[in-house]
Amino acid sequence: MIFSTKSEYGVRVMVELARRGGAEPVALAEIAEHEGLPLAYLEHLVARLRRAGLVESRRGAHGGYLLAREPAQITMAEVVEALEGRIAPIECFSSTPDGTIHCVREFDAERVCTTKILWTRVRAAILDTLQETTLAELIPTTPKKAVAA
Amino acid sequence: MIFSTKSEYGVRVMVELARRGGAEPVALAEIAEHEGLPLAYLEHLVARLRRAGLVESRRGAHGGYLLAREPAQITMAEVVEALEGRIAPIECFSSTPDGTIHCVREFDAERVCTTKILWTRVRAAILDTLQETTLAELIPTTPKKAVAA
DNA sequence: TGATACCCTACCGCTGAGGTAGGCTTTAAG
DNA sequence: CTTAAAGCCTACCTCAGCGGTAGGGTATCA
Repeated sequence: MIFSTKSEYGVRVMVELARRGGAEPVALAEIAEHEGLPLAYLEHLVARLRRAGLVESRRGAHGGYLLAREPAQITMAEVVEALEGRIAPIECFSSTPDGTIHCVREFDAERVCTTKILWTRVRAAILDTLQETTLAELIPTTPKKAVAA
Repeated sequence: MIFSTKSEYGVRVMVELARRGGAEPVALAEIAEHEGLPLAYLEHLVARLRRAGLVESRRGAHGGYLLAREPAQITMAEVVEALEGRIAPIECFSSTPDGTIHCVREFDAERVCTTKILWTRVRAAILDTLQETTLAELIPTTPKKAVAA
């Protein structure tokens, strides 16, 4: 599997928060029950989302979580990166902050790593898709049927 | 990391085989040394490639491996799938042989899994990229410099 | 002054990745 | 016809991280 359940669960939490409108904080226990997922585990994931600035929390009674922004302003790239860490197709593939891609196995300038072409394309394809898809698109419009991809 | 070193190493082996022209079988030990990778481990990987019909083997002295097809006829989707198994973005996401995509968490028809939209897109993006890229594109054209992505 | 809910740290079993080891079989060459 | 070179096969090992649990601490509302 390419992404772990961290992404799967985390995206579900975000969708649930978006679905509730955002007027009042939603308790995580409520989401856990609704989705049939373990609360204690969700707490870890939502902590990552909070640290990434994607959700805000209200402590105490009647507390819970809220989206930090409008659903249309939250891309899946942000969500998945917050949950999984930096997105790279393979180990040897570290893209430095300035955007240049560096291959661990490129010993000298003479022998350029040709497989880099492949992984660069794959990475771009994944990242583009995640960036193009916003949380707003994943909110169930009617209770009966969701939009097809 | 999205793909394991199985893909990384396996693609490298394929590229090396393609680079040698395919006239004579290439010993795996030669590739292992050239790429600085453990031979015993590569044997496992190349076994998968062989079972998938992507390479052929010649046993005995002066034996080795050959591409089963022209580099232009081998897509990276085949290579990566042979090495990693079926490509799916997340656990709950099994596409049946007939192409329809099934979500484990879709309990009833009423509550369609909205996150499926996202994972369907991601899967398509990855698969398309892997299918569009052939082995022929990854062969270093000149010993000095490779083509940019 | 509870009850509610977020928050933090620690722990734990298991799987698969990445790799090693060793012996077997096939084949070309001398 | 022997020997060396290669592929082939099974078994095993270690370790990180995934998925999850536990338990206590802290802020907040009624």
